[in-house]
Amino acid sequence: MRVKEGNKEADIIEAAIEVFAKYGYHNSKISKIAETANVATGSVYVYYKNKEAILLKIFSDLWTKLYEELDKIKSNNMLSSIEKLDAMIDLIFDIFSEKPSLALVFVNEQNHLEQSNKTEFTDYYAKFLDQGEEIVRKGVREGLISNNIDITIFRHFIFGAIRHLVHCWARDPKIFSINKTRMNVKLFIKHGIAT
Amino acid sequence: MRVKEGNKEADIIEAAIEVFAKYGYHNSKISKIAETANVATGSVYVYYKNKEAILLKIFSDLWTKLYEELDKIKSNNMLSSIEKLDAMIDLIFDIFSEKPSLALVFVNEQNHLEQSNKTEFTDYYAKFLDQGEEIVRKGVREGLISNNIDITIFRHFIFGAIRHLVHCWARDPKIFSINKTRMNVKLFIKHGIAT
DNA sequence: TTTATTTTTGAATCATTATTCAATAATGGT
DNA sequence: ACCATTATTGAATAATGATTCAAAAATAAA
Repeated sequence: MRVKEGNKEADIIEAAIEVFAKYGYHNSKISKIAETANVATGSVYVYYKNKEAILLKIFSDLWTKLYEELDKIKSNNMLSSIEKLDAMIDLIFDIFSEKPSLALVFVNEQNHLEQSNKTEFTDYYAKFLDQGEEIVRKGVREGLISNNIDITIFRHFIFGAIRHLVHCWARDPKIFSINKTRMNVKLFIKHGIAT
Repeated sequence: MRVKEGNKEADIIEAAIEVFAKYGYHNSKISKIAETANVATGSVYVYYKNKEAILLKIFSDLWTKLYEELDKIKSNNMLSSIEKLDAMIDLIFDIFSEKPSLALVFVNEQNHLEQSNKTEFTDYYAKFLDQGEEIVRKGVREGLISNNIDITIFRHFIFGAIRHLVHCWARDPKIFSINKTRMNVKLFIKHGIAT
Protein backbone atom coordinates (compact mmCIF):
# COMPACT_ATOMS: atom_id res chain seq x y z
CA MET A 1 0.00 0.00 0.00
CA ARG A 2 1.02 3.49 -0.64
CA VAL A 3 -0.21 6.52 1.24
CA LYS A 4 -0.82 10.03 -0.06
CA GLU A 5 1.97 12.50 0.52
CA GLY A 6 0.82 16.00 1.45
CA ASN A 7 -2.54 17.26 0.30
CA LYS A 8 -2.51 17.49 -3.44
CA GLU A 9 -6.23 18.11 -3.62
CA ALA A 10 -5.81 21.34 -1.69
CA ASP A 11 -2.55 22.25 -3.39
CA ILE A 12 -4.25 22.10 -6.75
CA ILE A 13 -7.00 24.44 -5.62
CA GLU A 14 -4.49 26.93 -4.24
CA ALA A 15 -2.49 26.78 -7.44
CA ALA A 16 -5.59 27.14 -9.57
CA ILE A 17 -6.64 30.28 -7.71
CA GLU A 18 -3.29 31.85 -8.45
CA VAL A 19 -3.24 30.80 -12.08
CA PHE A 20 -6.86 31.71 -12.79
CA ALA A 21 -6.31 35.09 -11.15
CA LYS A 22 -3.27 35.79 -13.24
CA TYR A 23 -4.34 34.56 -16.67
CA GLY A 24 -8.11 34.20 -16.45
CA TYR A 25 -9.87 30.86 -16.60
CA HIS A 26 -9.72 30.36 -20.34
CA ASN A 27 -6.05 31.24 -20.64
CA SER A 28 -5.04 29.01 -17.78
CA LYS A 29 -3.49 25.72 -18.80
CA ILE A 30 -3.92 22.64 -16.68
CA SER A 31 -0.21 22.05 -17.10
CA LYS A 32 0.46 25.44 -15.55
CA ILE A 33 -1.79 24.72 -12.60
CA ALA A 34 -0.07 21.38 -12.11
CA GLU A 35 3.34 22.98 -12.28
CA THR A 36 2.33 25.63 -9.74
CA ALA A 37 1.00 22.94 -7.42
CA ASN A 38 4.19 20.88 -7.81
CA VAL A 39 2.25 18.02 -9.23
CA ALA A 40 2.14 16.20 -12.55
CA THR A 41 -0.45 17.16 -15.11
CA GLY A 42 -2.18 13.82 -14.77
CA SER A 43 -2.56 14.19 -11.03
CA VAL A 44 -4.95 17.05 -11.51
CA TYR A 45 -7.38 14.61 -13.08
CA VAL A 46 -7.05 12.22 -10.19
CA TYR A 47 -8.54 14.83 -7.91
CA TYR A 48 -10.83 16.74 -10.23
CA LYS A 49 -13.03 15.57 -13.04
CA ASN A 50 -11.98 18.38 -15.33
CA LYS A 51 -10.93 21.99 -15.50
CA GLU A 52 -14.38 23.36 -14.86
CA ALA A 53 -14.76 21.25 -11.72
CA ILE A 54 -11.79 23.07 -10.24
CA LEU A 55 -13.37 26.44 -10.79
CA LEU A 56 -16.67 25.28 -9.41
CA LYS A 57 -14.95 23.93 -6.31
CA ILE A 58 -13.33 27.31 -5.72
CA PHE A 59 -16.67 29.05 -5.91
CA SER A 60 -18.45 26.45 -3.89
CA ASP A 61 -15.93 26.79 -1.04
CA LEU A 62 -16.14 30.53 -1.16
CA TRP A 63 -19.89 30.84 -1.15
CA THR A 64 -20.25 28.24 1.55
CA LYS A 65 -17.89 30.18 3.77
CA LEU A 66 -19.57 33.50 3.04
CA TYR A 67 -22.96 32.04 3.68
CA GLU A 68 -21.98 30.47 6.97
CA GLU A 69 -20.34 33.62 8.27
CA LEU A 70 -23.29 35.71 7.26
CA ASP A 71 -25.58 33.33 9.06
CA LYS A 72 -23.63 33.96 12.27
CA ILE A 73 -24.00 37.69 11.80
CA LYS A 74 -27.67 37.40 11.07
CA SER A 75 -28.43 35.43 14.21
CA ASN A 76 -26.33 37.62 16.48
CA ASN A 77 -28.92 39.45 18.51
CA MET A 78 -26.43 41.89 19.95
CA LEU A 79 -26.33 43.77 16.67
CA SER A 80 -28.79 46.23 15.22
CA SER A 81 -29.72 45.94 11.57
CA ILE A 82 -27.38 48.74 10.68
CA GLU A 83 -24.55 47.07 12.55
CA LYS A 84 -25.31 43.83 10.79
CA LEU A 85 -25.04 45.60 7.49
CA ASP A 86 -21.65 46.91 8.56
CA ALA A 87 -20.59 43.45 9.66
CA MET A 88 -21.65 42.09 6.31
CA ILE A 89 -19.48 44.56 4.50
CA ASP A 90 -16.57 43.76 6.80
CA LEU A 91 -17.06 40.08 6.09
CA ILE A 92 -16.70 40.52 2.37
CA PHE A 93 -13.71 42.80 2.63
CA ASP A 94 -12.05 40.51 5.16
CA ILE A 95 -12.42 37.34 3.14
CA PHE A 96 -11.06 38.90 0.02
CA SER A 97 -8.40 41.04 1.58
CA GLU A 98 -6.60 38.01 2.92
CA LYS A 99 -6.33 36.65 -0.61
CA PRO A 100 -6.39 39.13 -3.51
CA SER A 101 -6.11 36.40 -6.10
CA LEU A 102 -9.32 34.85 -4.86
CA ALA A 103 -10.97 38.21 -5.23
CA LEU A 104 -9.85 38.40 -8.83
CA VAL A 105 -11.15 34.96 -9.65
CA PHE A 106 -14.40 35.79 -7.94
CA VAL A 107 -14.97 38.92 -9.93
CA ASN A 108 -13.68 37.77 -13.27
CA GLU A 109 -15.18 34.31 -13.47
CA GLN A 110 -18.49 34.85 -11.74
CA ASN A 111 -20.44 34.66 -14.97
CA HIS A 112 -19.03 31.22 -15.56
CA LEU A 113 -20.78 30.01 -12.47
CA GLU A 114 -24.00 31.57 -13.58
CA GLN A 115 -23.91 29.92 -16.96
CA SER A 116 -23.31 26.45 -15.56
CA ASN A 117 -26.69 25.43 -14.31
CA LYS A 118 -25.52 23.19 -11.49
CA THR A 119 -27.89 24.33 -8.76
CA GLU A 120 -25.57 23.01 -6.06
CA PHE A 121 -23.30 25.94 -6.78
CA THR A 122 -25.75 28.72 -7.44
CA ASP A 123 -27.69 27.79 -4.33
CA TYR A 124 -25.25 29.21 -1.82
CA TYR A 125 -24.90 32.34 -3.88
CA ALA A 126 -28.64 32.91 -3.83
CA LYS A 127 -28.88 32.05 -0.15
CA PHE A 128 -26.15 34.51 0.70
CA LEU A 129 -27.91 37.31 -1.10
CA ASP A 130 -31.18 36.36 0.52
CA GLN A 131 -29.61 36.55 3.96
CA GLY A 132 -28.43 40.04 3.19
CA GLU A 133 -31.78 41.05 1.89
CA GLU A 134 -33.49 39.77 5.00
CA ILE A 135 -31.20 41.79 7.23
CA VAL A 136 -32.16 44.94 5.37
CA ARG A 137 -35.83 44.03 5.43
CA LYS A 138 -35.72 43.64 9.18
CA GLY A 139 -34.06 47.02 9.47
CA VAL A 140 -36.90 48.55 7.49
CA ARG A 141 -39.52 46.94 9.73
CA GLU A 142 -37.76 48.30 12.77
CA GLY A 143 -37.64 51.77 11.27
CA LEU A 144 -33.85 51.88 11.19
CA ILE A 145 -33.66 51.82 7.45
CA SER A 146 -35.63 54.03 5.09
CA ASN A 147 -38.60 52.34 3.43
CA ASN A 148 -38.20 54.48 0.35
CA ILE A 149 -35.79 52.11 -1.25
CA ASP A 150 -36.43 48.98 -3.29
CA ILE A 151 -34.60 46.32 -1.35
CA THR A 152 -33.79 44.07 -4.28
CA ILE A 153 -32.33 46.93 -6.23
CA PHE A 154 -30.44 48.06 -3.18
CA ARG A 155 -28.99 44.61 -2.69
CA HIS A 156 -27.68 44.44 -6.23
CA PHE A 157 -26.47 47.99 -6.02
CA ILE A 158 -24.36 47.28 -2.96
CA PHE A 159 -23.19 43.95 -4.21
CA GLY A 160 -22.03 45.36 -7.52
CA ALA A 161 -20.35 48.32 -5.89
CA ILE A 162 -18.39 46.25 -3.40
CA ARG A 163 -17.49 43.66 -5.96
CA HIS A 164 -16.00 46.32 -8.18
CA LEU A 165 -14.12 48.00 -5.37
CA VAL A 166 -12.66 44.70 -4.25
CA HIS A 167 -11.63 44.13 -7.82
CA CYS A 168 -9.86 47.47 -8.07
CA TRP A 169 -8.08 46.80 -4.86
CA ALA A 170 -7.07 43.26 -5.83
CA ARG A 171 -5.60 44.45 -9.09
CA ASP A 172 -3.40 46.94 -7.33
CA PRO A 173 -3.43 46.56 -3.54
CA LYS A 174 -0.72 49.14 -3.06
CA ILE A 175 -2.43 52.20 -4.47
CA PHE A 176 -5.86 51.33 -3.14
CA SER A 177 -6.29 51.38 0.61
CA ILE A 178 -8.73 48.70 1.59
CA ASN A 179 -9.55 50.21 4.94
CA LYS A 180 -10.24 53.62 3.56
CA THR A 181 -12.43 51.98 0.97
CA ARG A 182 -14.27 49.99 3.57
CA MET A 183 -14.94 53.08 5.65
CA ASN A 184 -16.14 55.09 2.70
CA VAL A 185 -18.53 52.37 1.68
CA LYS A 186 -20.07 52.16 5.12
CA LEU A 187 -20.41 55.89 5.38
CA PHE A 188 -21.89 56.05 1.97
CA ILE A 189 -24.43 53.35 2.53
CA LYS A 190 -25.62 54.78 5.81
CA HIS A 191 -26.14 58.25 4.51
CA GLY A 192 -28.04 56.75 1.68
CA ILE A 193 -30.48 54.61 3.52
CA ALA A 194 -30.70 55.59 7.18
CA THR A 195 -33.87 57.40 8.15
CA MET B 1 -14.37 45.43 -60.70
CA ARG B 2 -16.70 44.23 -58.06
CA VAL B 3 -18.33 46.34 -55.42
CA LYS B 4 -19.21 45.40 -51.82
CA GLU B 5 -22.77 44.35 -51.16
CA GLY B 6 -24.29 45.59 -47.91
CA ASN B 7 -22.05 46.36 -44.97
CA LYS B 8 -20.42 43.16 -43.86
CA GLU B 9 -18.06 44.96 -41.53
CA ALA B 10 -20.99 46.24 -39.48
CA ASP B 11 -22.98 43.03 -39.82
CA ILE B 12 -20.12 41.09 -38.30
CA ILE B 13 -19.95 43.40 -35.32
CA GLU B 14 -23.68 43.15 -34.74
CA ALA B 15 -23.53 39.39 -34.99
CA ALA B 16 -20.53 39.21 -32.68
CA ILE B 17 -22.33 41.22 -30.01
CA GLU B 18 -25.19 38.75 -30.06
CA VAL B 19 -22.97 35.70 -30.08
CA PHE B 20 -20.56 36.98 -27.43
CA ALA B 21 -23.51 37.94 -25.24
CA LYS B 22 -25.06 34.52 -25.54
CA TYR B 23 -22.05 32.25 -25.22
CA GLY B 24 -19.30 34.43 -23.80
CA TYR B 25 -16.20 35.39 -25.77
CA HIS B 26 -14.29 32.17 -25.33
CA ASN B 27 -17.19 29.92 -26.23
CA SER B 28 -18.06 31.91 -29.32
CA LYS B 29 -16.93 30.35 -32.57
CA ILE B 30 -15.99 32.49 -35.51
CA SER B 31 -18.09 30.20 -37.64
CA LYS B 32 -21.10 31.01 -35.47
CA ILE B 33 -20.50 34.73 -35.76
CA ALA B 34 -20.16 34.36 -39.52
CA GLU B 35 -23.35 32.34 -39.73
CA THR B 36 -25.22 34.91 -37.65
CA ALA B 37 -23.95 37.69 -39.89
CA ASN B 38 -24.91 35.76 -43.04
CA VAL B 39 -21.34 35.71 -44.17
CA ALA B 40 -18.75 33.04 -44.83
CA THR B 41 -16.23 32.22 -42.14
CA GLY B 42 -13.40 33.55 -44.22
CA SER B 43 -15.09 36.90 -44.69
CA VAL B 44 -14.70 37.66 -41.04
CA TYR B 45 -10.95 37.72 -41.56
CA VAL B 46 -11.27 40.08 -44.49
CA TYR B 47 -12.68 42.69 -42.14
CA TYR B 48 -10.99 41.88 -38.86
CA LYS B 49 -7.48 40.70 -38.10
CA ASN B 50 -8.67 38.09 -35.63
CA LYS B 51 -11.25 37.25 -33.04
CA GLU B 52 -9.86 39.58 -30.41
CA ALA B 53 -9.92 42.50 -32.82
CA ILE B 54 -13.68 42.10 -33.06
CA LEU B 55 -14.11 42.34 -29.32
CA LEU B 56 -11.81 45.31 -29.09
CA LYS B 57 -13.75 47.07 -31.82
CA ILE B 58 -16.97 46.57 -29.88
CA PHE B 59 -15.44 48.11 -26.79
CA SER B 60 -13.73 50.87 -28.66
CA ASP B 61 -17.01 51.92 -30.29
CA LEU B 62 -18.81 51.79 -26.99
CA TRP B 63 -16.32 53.77 -24.97
CA THR B 64 -15.94 56.34 -27.69
CA LYS B 65 -19.67 56.90 -27.72
CA LEU B 66 -19.90 57.04 -23.92
CA TYR B 67 -17.02 59.45 -23.73
CA GLU B 68 -18.42 61.78 -26.36
CA GLU B 69 -21.86 61.88 -24.80
CA LEU B 70 -20.41 62.53 -21.38
CA ASP B 71 -18.37 65.34 -22.80
CA LYS B 72 -21.55 67.01 -23.99
CA ILE B 73 -23.07 66.68 -20.53
CA LYS B 74 -19.98 68.01 -18.89
CA SER B 75 -19.84 71.13 -20.99
CA ASN B 76 -23.55 71.87 -20.70
CA ASN B 77 -23.60 74.93 -18.45
CA MET B 78 -27.34 74.75 -17.92
CA LEU B 79 -26.89 71.84 -15.55
CA SER B 80 -25.79 71.81 -11.93
CA SER B 81 -23.30 69.20 -10.81
CA ILE B 82 -26.03 67.10 -9.31
CA GLU B 83 -28.00 67.27 -12.53
CA LYS B 84 -24.93 66.29 -14.48
CA LEU B 85 -24.54 63.27 -12.27
CA ASP B 86 -28.11 62.33 -13.01
CA ALA B 87 -27.55 62.83 -16.72
CA MET B 88 -24.51 60.62 -16.53
CA ILE B 89 -26.53 57.84 -14.98
CA ASP B 90 -29.22 58.27 -17.61
CA LEU B 91 -26.59 58.08 -20.31
CA ILE B 92 -25.35 54.71 -19.18
CA PHE B 93 -28.80 53.26 -18.70
CA ASP B 94 -29.93 54.60 -22.06
CA ILE B 95 -27.06 53.21 -24.05
CA PHE B 96 -27.39 49.77 -22.59
CA SER B 97 -31.14 49.61 -22.42
CA GLU B 98 -31.42 49.93 -26.16
CA LYS B 99 -29.26 46.83 -26.55
CA PRO B 100 -29.19 44.31 -23.69
CA SER B 101 -26.73 42.06 -25.49
CA LEU B 102 -24.21 44.88 -25.60
CA ALA B 103 -24.65 45.30 -21.88
CA LEU B 104 -23.87 41.65 -21.34
CA VAL B 105 -20.74 41.80 -23.44
CA PHE B 106 -19.68 44.94 -21.66
CA VAL B 107 -20.00 43.41 -18.22
CA ASN B 108 -18.75 39.95 -18.95
CA GLU B 109 -15.75 40.72 -21.12
CA GLN B 110 -14.52 43.92 -19.56
CA ASN B 111 -11.52 42.22 -17.98
CA HIS B 112 -10.41 41.11 -21.42
CA LEU B 113 -10.00 44.70 -22.41
CA GLU B 114 -8.02 45.43 -19.30
CA GLN B 115 -5.63 42.57 -19.88
CA SER B 116 -4.87 43.56 -23.46
CA ASN B 117 -2.51 46.45 -23.05
CA LYS B 118 -3.50 48.28 -26.20
CA THR B 119 -3.67 51.82 -24.86
CA GLU B 120 -5.85 52.93 -27.74
CA PHE B 121 -8.70 51.03 -26.15
CA THR B 122 -8.15 51.66 -22.48
CA ASP B 123 -7.72 55.36 -23.15
CA TYR B 124 -11.36 56.14 -23.72
CA TYR B 125 -12.30 54.07 -20.71
CA ALA B 126 -9.98 56.08 -18.49
CA LYS B 127 -11.07 59.35 -20.03
CA PHE B 128 -14.70 58.53 -19.44
CA LEU B 129 -14.09 57.83 -15.78
CA ASP B 130 -12.03 60.98 -15.46
CA GLN B 131 -14.83 63.06 -16.91
CA GLY B 132 -17.18 61.66 -14.31
CA GLU B 133 -14.71 62.28 -11.55
CA GLU B 134 -14.28 65.87 -12.63
CA ILE B 135 -18.01 66.48 -12.55
CA VAL B 136 -18.13 65.30 -8.96
CA ARG B 137 -15.08 67.32 -8.03
CA LYS B 138 -16.69 70.47 -9.37
CA GLY B 139 -19.78 69.69 -7.32
CA VAL B 140 -17.66 69.47 -4.21
CA ARG B 141 -15.96 72.80 -4.94
CA GLU B 142 -19.36 74.40 -5.38
CA GLY B 143 -20.60 72.95 -2.11
CA LEU B 144 -23.31 70.87 -3.77
CA ILE B 145 -21.66 67.59 -2.94
CA SER B 146 -20.31 66.55 0.45
CA ASN B 147 -16.58 66.78 0.80
CA ASN B 148 -16.51 63.88 3.20
CA ILE B 149 -16.23 61.32 0.46
CA ASP B 150 -13.19 60.04 -1.37
CA ILE B 151 -13.99 60.82 -4.96
CA THR B 152 -12.01 58.00 -6.50
CA ILE B 153 -13.65 55.45 -4.27
CA PHE B 154 -17.01 57.00 -4.96
CA ARG B 155 -16.44 56.80 -8.67
CA HIS B 156 -15.65 53.11 -8.54
CA PHE B 157 -18.49 52.51 -6.15
CA ILE B 158 -21.03 54.00 -8.52
CA PHE B 159 -19.51 52.46 -11.56
CA GLY B 160 -19.55 48.98 -10.06
CA ALA B 161 -23.05 49.35 -8.77
CA ILE B 162 -24.50 50.51 -12.05
CA ARG B 163 -22.58 47.97 -14.02
CA HIS B 164 -23.99 45.19 -11.90
CA LEU B 165 -27.54 46.51 -12.09
CA VAL B 166 -27.34 46.81 -15.84
CA HIS B 167 -26.08 43.26 -15.91
CA CYS B 168 -28.99 41.98 -13.83
CA TRP B 169 -31.41 43.77 -16.04
CA ALA B 170 -29.79 42.54 -19.27
CA ARG B 171 -29.96 38.95 -18.12
CA ASP B 172 -33.64 39.18 -17.45
CA PRO B 173 -35.18 42.40 -18.75
CA LYS B 174 -38.70 41.30 -17.90
CA ILE B 175 -38.45 40.91 -14.14
CA PHE B 176 -36.18 43.88 -13.67
CA SER B 177 -37.63 47.29 -14.38
CA ILE B 178 -34.95 49.52 -15.75
CA ASN B 179 -36.73 52.74 -14.95
CA LYS B 180 -37.41 51.84 -11.38
CA THR B 181 -33.77 50.85 -11.09
CA ARG B 182 -32.63 54.09 -12.59
CA MET B 183 -34.75 56.11 -10.18
CA ASN B 184 -33.60 54.18 -7.16
CA VAL B 185 -29.98 54.66 -8.10
CA LYS B 186 -30.38 58.40 -8.45
CA LEU B 187 -32.24 58.69 -5.18
CA PHE B 188 -29.68 56.57 -3.47
CA ILE B 189 -26.72 58.47 -4.74
CA LYS B 190 -28.17 61.82 -3.82
CA HIS B 191 -29.00 60.92 -0.29
CA GLY B 192 -25.55 59.54 0.05
CA ILE B 193 -23.55 62.49 -1.08
CA ALA B 194 -25.71 65.64 -1.07
CA THR B 195 -24.83 68.10 1.66
C1' DT C 1 12.61 -8.79 1.01
C1' DT C 2 8.81 -9.56 -1.64
C1' DT C 3 4.20 -8.59 -2.86
C1' DA C 4 -0.05 -6.22 -3.32
C1' DT C 5 -2.07 -2.03 -3.58
C1' DT C 6 -2.42 2.76 -4.33
C1' DT C 7 -0.46 7.07 -5.91
C1' DT C 8 1.83 9.59 -9.23
C1' DT C 9 3.57 10.50 -13.62
C1' DG C 10 3.92 12.83 -18.29
C1' DA C 11 4.07 11.62 -23.05
C1' DA C 12 0.58 10.39 -26.47
C1' DT C 13 -4.03 11.10 -27.99
C1' DC C 14 -7.94 13.54 -29.27
C1' DA C 15 -10.98 17.32 -30.00
C1' DT C 16 -11.77 21.75 -30.87
C1' DT C 17 -11.45 25.98 -33.56
C1' DA C 18 -8.92 29.94 -35.10
C1' DT C 19 -6.90 31.09 -39.25
C1' DT C 20 -5.38 30.67 -44.14
C1' DC C 21 -5.70 30.63 -49.00
C1' DA C 22 -6.66 28.78 -53.54
C1' DA C 23 -10.77 28.76 -55.98
C1' DT C 24 -15.06 31.00 -57.32
C1' DA C 25 -18.32 34.69 -58.02
C1' DA C 26 -19.75 39.20 -58.91
C1' DT C 27 -19.32 43.66 -60.82
C1' DG C 28 -18.03 47.76 -63.80
C1' DG C 29 -15.62 49.26 -67.59
C1' DT C 30 -14.29 48.51 -72.39
C1' DA D 1 -19.47 39.73 -74.46
C1' DC D 2 -15.13 39.80 -72.36
C1' DC D 3 -11.68 41.27 -69.20
C1' DA D 4 -9.67 43.02 -65.04
C1' DT D 5 -10.33 43.64 -60.49
C1' DT D 6 -12.12 42.98 -56.14
C1' DA D 7 -15.24 40.44 -52.90
C1' DT D 8 -16.53 36.23 -51.09
C1' DT D 9 -16.24 31.57 -50.03
C1' DG D 10 -15.51 27.36 -47.13
C1' DA D 11 -12.73 23.30 -47.01
C1' DA D 12 -8.00 22.35 -45.53
C1' DT D 13 -4.45 23.47 -42.24
C1' DA D 14 -2.35 24.20 -38.02
C1' DA D 15 -2.05 25.08 -33.32
C1' DT D 16 -3.43 24.66 -28.96
C1' DG D 17 -4.31 22.47 -24.87
C1' DA D 18 -7.64 19.31 -22.30
C1' DT D 19 -7.81 14.65 -21.17
C1' DT D 20 -6.30 9.73 -21.00
C1' DC D 21 -3.79 5.81 -19.66
C1' DA D 22 -0.10 2.51 -19.45
C1' DA D 23 3.95 2.56 -16.98
C1' DA D 24 6.72 3.77 -12.83
C1' DA D 25 7.25 4.77 -8.03
C1' DA D 26 6.16 4.61 -3.33
C1' DT D 27 4.50 2.50 0.67
C1' DA D 28 2.61 -1.01 4.08
C1' DA D 29 1.85 -5.54 5.16
C1' DA D 30 3.31 -10.25 4.99
